[in-house]
Amino acid sequence: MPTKRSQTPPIEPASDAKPKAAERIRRTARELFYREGIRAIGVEEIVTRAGVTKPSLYRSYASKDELAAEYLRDYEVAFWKVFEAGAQIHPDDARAQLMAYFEGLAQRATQAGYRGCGLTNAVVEYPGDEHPARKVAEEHKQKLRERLIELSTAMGAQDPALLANGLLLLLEGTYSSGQLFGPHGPAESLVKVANQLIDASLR
Amino acid sequence: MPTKRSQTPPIEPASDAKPKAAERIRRTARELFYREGIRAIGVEEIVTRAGVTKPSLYRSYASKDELAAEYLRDYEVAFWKVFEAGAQIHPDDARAQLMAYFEGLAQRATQAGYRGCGLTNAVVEYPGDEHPARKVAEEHKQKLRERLIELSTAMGAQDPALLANGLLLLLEGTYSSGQLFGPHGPAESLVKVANQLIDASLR
DNA sequence: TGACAATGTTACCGATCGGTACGTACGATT
DNA sequence: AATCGTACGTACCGATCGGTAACATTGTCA
Repeated sequence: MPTKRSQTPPIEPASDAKPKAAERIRRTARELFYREGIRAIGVEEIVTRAGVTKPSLYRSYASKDELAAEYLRDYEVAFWKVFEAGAQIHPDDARAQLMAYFEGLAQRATQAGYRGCGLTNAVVEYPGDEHPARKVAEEHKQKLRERLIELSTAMGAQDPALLANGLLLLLEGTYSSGQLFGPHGPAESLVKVANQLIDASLR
Repeated sequence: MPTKRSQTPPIEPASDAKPKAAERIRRTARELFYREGIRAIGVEEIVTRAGVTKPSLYRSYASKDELAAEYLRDYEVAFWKVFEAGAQIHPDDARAQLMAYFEGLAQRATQAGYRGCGLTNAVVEYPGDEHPARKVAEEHKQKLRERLIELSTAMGAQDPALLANGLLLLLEGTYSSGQLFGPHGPAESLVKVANQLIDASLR
């Protein structure tokens, strides 16, 4: 549905500046979807908590499924920001960059109430591949895998694809384990284990 | 072949022998809950597919939540059967026993349509800790962790708890990755990576 | 000021959710 | 024959699901 626009562009460089209600819905949905799960949260609760009403939601988002997909797109943006944050501090050290993310993740994943990766969770909630949210998640994980291969190559791994696979298993395992076990779950050991694996991969 | 059906079952210990309808419900629920997720399946669909009616379900199970918990208890029994199957073939080799499970898992997790671990999925579906299904899952994961520590000790790991944590991360990562990636996901590398990790843990 | 489009609100839709009151078919006991 | 316990089905409940039609309000321009 293309909407007419470009009539009020003086401030806000982003041409499609979201109206207030849509943005509140977006933020509320993001928090509730992540914390409680997508299926567990009805649109009624979203709009109530956002202080708006349902038609406001459906004017900005075609359906709940699309809102969920949008939530995951936002989630992905936030993910990459955190993931690549280490590149600023360690510009030429792929290993240090990766471990910076791992250290932060290990801390988060051993906090009470940790809910894992929103993208992974969405795939668990929607097994059929027809759901728009699932596509966002699957494409993201492919990108993540490719990025890990890049980093593994930069680290000098003998078999970068193999190391990337191993790191990915540890990552996803941390997301799950963080939810399954309490504050003293196996995610505590993520950094040590990852270092062992990287050492072994370098020979 | 007798013309008339025989009378009350002489075998089957009296205590609480399940009637026919309850067992069909149980099996149907197990398949649907695992394949589609618990929240995605309504009781109506379960009883329809099982060829029974709702009151039959509620006579044997207090609620859908309880049926879900029962499904996970069955799932756990099946899990341990597979997990400990390697002990028959390799009675005195903890490493070989564990790797036998890992090899089978890696194969399953790289099949199209793989759905991961039913227990882990249930925790993702029910973040709040009040749900009976979640308790079953959490207790199971604790047992699994303890078992992995036992096996790590038997393998002669320098730090058995650390190795167990690493193996658990790989396991959970395989469950997730099997769903996230297709047939050529990182679960393909599970065996190699696990071997690297075990080697490193033995020093 | 007046016109217009964008946004917000009230009230409602059919479908489905988990769950249940109540009647019935049937074999065993007396 | 009368009765009882068991197992099952018919028909329905209120609540909630995702989604929408119709109307009121607002801000921004001419």
